[in-house]
Amino acid sequence: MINVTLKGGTVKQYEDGITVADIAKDLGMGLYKSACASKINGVVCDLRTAVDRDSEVEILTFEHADGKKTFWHTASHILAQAVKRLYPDAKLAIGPAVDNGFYYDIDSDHPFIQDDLTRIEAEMKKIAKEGLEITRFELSGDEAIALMEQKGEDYKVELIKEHSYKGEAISFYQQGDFVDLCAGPHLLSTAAVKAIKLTQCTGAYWRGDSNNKMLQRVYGVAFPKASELEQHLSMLEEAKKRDHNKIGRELEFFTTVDYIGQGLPILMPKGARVVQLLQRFVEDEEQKRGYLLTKTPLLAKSDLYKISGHWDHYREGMFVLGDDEDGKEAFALRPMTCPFQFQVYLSRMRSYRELPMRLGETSTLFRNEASGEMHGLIRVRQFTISEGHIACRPDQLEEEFKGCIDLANFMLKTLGLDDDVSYRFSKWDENDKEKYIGSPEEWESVQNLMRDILNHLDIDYEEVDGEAAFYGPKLDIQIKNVHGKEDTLITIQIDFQLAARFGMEYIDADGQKKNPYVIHRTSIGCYERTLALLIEKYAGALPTWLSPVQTIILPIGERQHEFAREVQQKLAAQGLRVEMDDRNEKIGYKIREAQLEKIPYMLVIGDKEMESAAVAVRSRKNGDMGQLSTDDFIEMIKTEVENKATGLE
RNA sequence: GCUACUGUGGCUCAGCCGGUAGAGCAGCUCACUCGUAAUGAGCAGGUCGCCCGUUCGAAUCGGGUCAGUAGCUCCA
Repeated sequence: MINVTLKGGTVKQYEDGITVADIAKDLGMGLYKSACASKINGVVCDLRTAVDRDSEVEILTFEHADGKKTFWHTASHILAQAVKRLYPDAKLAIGPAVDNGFYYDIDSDHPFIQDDLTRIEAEMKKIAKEGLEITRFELSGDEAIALMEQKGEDYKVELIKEHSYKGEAISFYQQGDFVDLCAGPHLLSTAAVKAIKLTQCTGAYWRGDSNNKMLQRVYGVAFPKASELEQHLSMLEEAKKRDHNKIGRELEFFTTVDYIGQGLPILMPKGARVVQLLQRFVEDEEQKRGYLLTKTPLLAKSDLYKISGHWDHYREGMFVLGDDEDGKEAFALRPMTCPFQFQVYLSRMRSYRELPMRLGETSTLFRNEASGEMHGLIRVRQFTISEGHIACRPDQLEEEFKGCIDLANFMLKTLGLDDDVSYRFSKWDENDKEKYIGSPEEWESVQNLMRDILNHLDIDYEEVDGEAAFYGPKLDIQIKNVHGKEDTLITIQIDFQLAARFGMEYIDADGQKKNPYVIHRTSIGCYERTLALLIEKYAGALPTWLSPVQTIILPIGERQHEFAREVQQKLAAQGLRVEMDDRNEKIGYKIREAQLEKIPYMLVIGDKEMESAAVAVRSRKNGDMGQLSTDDFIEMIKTEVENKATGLE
C-alpha cells in the first residue's frame, strides 16, 4: 500500500500501482468524469499514470490550466482524426493546445475553407459522440518510425527521428483506428469534448521556419459544456468591440489612406492630441530624471549604418534612398536612433565624472516592415518612440538599468497598463550566431549580468532565446492586444558592442580610456502602439487627462447659448479641452452623441443653470451628477487631470 | 513575404444564377426651442478599391494590382 496525499492535505491509502483515474473514481464519480489530467508530485501526468510510491496527487479538471490544456490537446487529436476521415491524403504535422484553444497543422492539397471547417467540426462532434476510448502505448524508435511510415505520416517520421536517437521509447495515443504520436497527457475518452468550435484556418510554416513548406493550421476551441463555449465565443466578440483598429477609426483617432501606403496611418486631431499629451508627459518626466533632450536627423548616409552594423544586419528593414554602388552616396531613413544619438556623446572626449549620460529623444523611425505585418497603429512603418540611450560605467550599470525599469513602470502605472504587462528576458540564440555581433563569451557574460539585475529586482520574468537585439540582450515589457496577440510595448537593452564600434570612450579615474556600457531604452514605447493599447484598454474612453475632448457643453436651447459660451471660455482659460454642441437638437440627442464619443463630462445648461450660474454635470461613466457651480466643476476636473486618474477600479 | 478571407455612398449592410445600384444611420434644408442615450419631413450623395480581360451587356465571371482583417514568419 502507498500513501497518497491529496490536494488539501488528506492522506489516503491505495494499492501500489493504482492509476490516478482509479483514485479519482474512488474520490467520486463526479470528479472522475470531469478529470482531465493529474499532477503527481508537482509534475503534470496522465490519468492513466500509475502511482507506485508515496506521492502527492492532484486531479486536474477543466478548471485548472493544465487540465484545460489536456482537454484541448485531446480536442486537437479529435480534429486530426476528423480530418483524416474526411481527407485521407492529408498529412499531420503538430497539434498542440495553446492559451485559448488548440490547433492542428495539416499538409493537404485541399485548401480548407469555411465549408470544410463546418464539415470537420461536424465530424469532430461525431467522434466525441462515439465516445472512443483513448489508450496510450509505447514503441521503440524504429517501430515508431515504421508505424508512421506505413501511415504515410512524413512529418511524424521526421519528429520521431529527432527523438529516437536519444534511445527513449516513443509514446502514442490511440482512439478508435486513429493513432497519433504524442507525449500526452490526454483524456480517457473522446466523449467529454462535447462543445467544439473551429474558429479559423490559416497558413503556418512547418516548424515555424519560413523556408519550409506552409501548412494549413486549423484553430479551434472546445469546452465540456455548450454554454461555456457560447460564453467564450461571446467574450471574444466583446473583446473585438474594443479593437483599436475599429474604434480608433470610429472615434476619429486615426485613419489610413490606400494611396499613402500601408503602415502609414494619419493621426486625426484626437489621436494627435493624445500623442502630444503623452509626449509632453514623457519629456517632462525624463527631464526630472536627469535626461538631456536631443533632436537628431531622420536620415543619414549609408556610412553611419555601416559602422553600427545595421547596414549588414538590418538592410531589408530600411528605406534606402539611392544605391551606394560605384562609390555613390546613398541615404537611408533611420530605423533606430542609436547611432545618431551616440554622436552627441562622441562630440568630445568624456570623463568618467560625466557618466552616466542619459539622452532622451522623441524620435520618429522608419522600418520597411513586410507587407503582411502591419496592423492598425500597433505595427506601422513610421512611428515615433520615446527613445533614449544611457552611457554609463560598469559600476553604474545596475542602478541605471533599474532606473529605466522604474521609469517604465511609472509610465505603465500612470497609464493604468501595469497589470496587463509581462516581462520577457530576451536572450540571443547561440545556434544562430550569424544574427548577432560579439563573441559567445561576451554574450554569456552580459546576459548573466542582466539576469542578476533582474533577480535583484524581484520581478517575474520569462527567459526566451532568440529574441535579443543583434547587439545585446533585452528586457521586453510585453502586452497583449484584444486578439490575445502579444507585442513589445517597452524594451530596455544592454549593449556591449556598439560603443566600441563607434569609438565611444571615457577617461576613467585611472587615466585609461574605456568603452562605456550603453543602455538602449524606451520609457513608454512608441506612441502609436501605446495609443492603440490605451484605446483597447479603455474601449476608447481614455482617462480624463488624456481625453482629446474633456468636457462638452450642451445648452438646452438657444436662450442659454451666451451663458454656455461664457462657461466654455472659463474652462478653456483653465487649459481644459472643451467643446460646445450648439446645434438645434434635443438634449437627449446631444447627450447620446457625446456619450458615444466617450467625452468624460457633459455640462447641461438650461434656464435653471443660467439662473444660478451653475452647470448640470453628467459623467460618461456615472450619468447625471446633479448641479455644481462652474468653479466647483473646474476644481473637480482639474484635480482629476492633475492626478492623471485612470478611472479604473 | 506566405496562407485564407474581405473591399458597394462618411458608417453599417442588401443586391440570388451577369441586364446597367438599394436601405438605415450620418450629412444638408425646413419646421419644432424641446431638461439627461436617437423630433419629424424633405433633399443630396455611389464611374460598386483600381487596371485588364470574357461578354451584346459585369457590382456580379476570370486575371492582375492596391488596401483591409486573422494567422504564420519577422518585429518596437
